[in-house]
Amino acid sequence: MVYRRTHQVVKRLAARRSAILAAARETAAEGGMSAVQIAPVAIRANVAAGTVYRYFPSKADLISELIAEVSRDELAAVRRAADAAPGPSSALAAAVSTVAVHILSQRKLAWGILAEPVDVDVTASRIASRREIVGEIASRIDAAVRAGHLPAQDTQLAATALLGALHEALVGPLATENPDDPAKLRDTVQAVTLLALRAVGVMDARARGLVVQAVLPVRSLVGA
Amino acid sequence: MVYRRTHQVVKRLAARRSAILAAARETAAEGGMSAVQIAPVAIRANVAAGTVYRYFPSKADLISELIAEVSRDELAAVRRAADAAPGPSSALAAAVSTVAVHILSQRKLAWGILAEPVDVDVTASRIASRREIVGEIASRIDAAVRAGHLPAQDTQLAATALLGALHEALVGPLATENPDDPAKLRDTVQAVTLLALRAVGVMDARARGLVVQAVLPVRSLVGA
DNA sequence: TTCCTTCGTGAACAAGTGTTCAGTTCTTCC
DNA sequence: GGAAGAACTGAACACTTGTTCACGAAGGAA
Repeated sequence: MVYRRTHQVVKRLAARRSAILAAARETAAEGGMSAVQIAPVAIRANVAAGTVYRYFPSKADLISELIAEVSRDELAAVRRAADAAPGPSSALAAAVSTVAVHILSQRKLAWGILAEPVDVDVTASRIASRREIVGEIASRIDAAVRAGHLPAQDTQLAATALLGALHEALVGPLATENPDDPAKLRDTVQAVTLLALRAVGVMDARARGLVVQAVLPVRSLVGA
Repeated sequence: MVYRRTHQVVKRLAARRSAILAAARETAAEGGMSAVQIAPVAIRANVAAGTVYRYFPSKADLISELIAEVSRDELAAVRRAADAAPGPSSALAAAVSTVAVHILSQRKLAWGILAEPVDVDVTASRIASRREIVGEIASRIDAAVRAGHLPAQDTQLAATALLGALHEALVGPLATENPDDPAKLRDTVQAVTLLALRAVGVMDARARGLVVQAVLPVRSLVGA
């Protein structure tokens, strides 16, 4: 009479759900959000189109969850990098350069998550995604301000501007095409980090020092 | 036998073309790019849907031209403001604050031109649009660098980052909702201009002075 | 084994919009 | 005034994709 999911089934269902999300993520990383259509994602996940709807009510939900997932990873990476820094200014530098590195190493995904046209409405999760990262950066700026390293300012606005600057400079249509050269990548990350630090009021000389320190630990990531 | 367009007809045709473009622009300003659909635009321009196709080969062409037009106006305004400034640093400040004011006073249009999802491919004209504004800002940064007011840097990258910062901070989904208060608007323009100037290396104290000067002449525009 | 429930399938459906085109109206020229 | 060409109309078409659903397969209880 009563049908209960056995442990094995529960596991299989969870695995399938993850597979669909993973397929969506891979698809987005390769072809941007526009490539994330139900049919291709289903094929990639080895299920039928209809099956996707057993796990996600709609495409919007699927993409929203994808955005949330990527955002979570991103936030964790930024926190990790910033927390490992010796002081508030270094933490800010680390946070910014981490974002920069991540954007650069997964351009299409980043563009898709943040700004690429999608046919369904994912505004809410995009806003949430931004809010998380912006909030994190804002609190790092705040800490630096409180430590007396930066002038008082609207940290929320500043963090938003920083994110926009990183984004446009690194994945925007005007960003240099595919600089595969690791050294070139590092230079770019350093350049935008320097701009960001100066923007919030770090003096030029000090900013240069912070940038070099901040970029060192993430160098390896650039290759990834 | 030979049918030749009389002067009057030529004029009428040109007027109609302009009317369609104007209708598209108004529609975009009110409802964003997503609202720019053939049928509504045609109605607004007092023509039939089919007529639009006598003037523009496709929706993509219509929107591309719209983007180009707005971009032209924007560039002219920036040039005017910058050229009227007394020195290279003031010119840069004027250029940046002009862009900021324009974005703020026509948010939906700005968002639509630069970044809003569109169902047709307008990447090319968007890139061109960005390139114009970025180029202008980059040359102003260049001038300031040459004058010894700023440290040497990748001016193209810096200008791109500045545009992204302005954009995200002013029209991005996280931008404060409709600050109708003119004083608030002015403060926001000043804040982002300050961030931008510092980002390229203007010292904090000097930047604050430049910002105040630059925002004065455009105050009236904020109300518009 | 048998019956019931859940899961999976994929072809068909639905809906929104850009685009076309046969017919109509207007303009030019003899 | 009338013939010929251009411009205009708007309803029908086309095409893309997200979504549904009737049917079959698989899993769990008895």
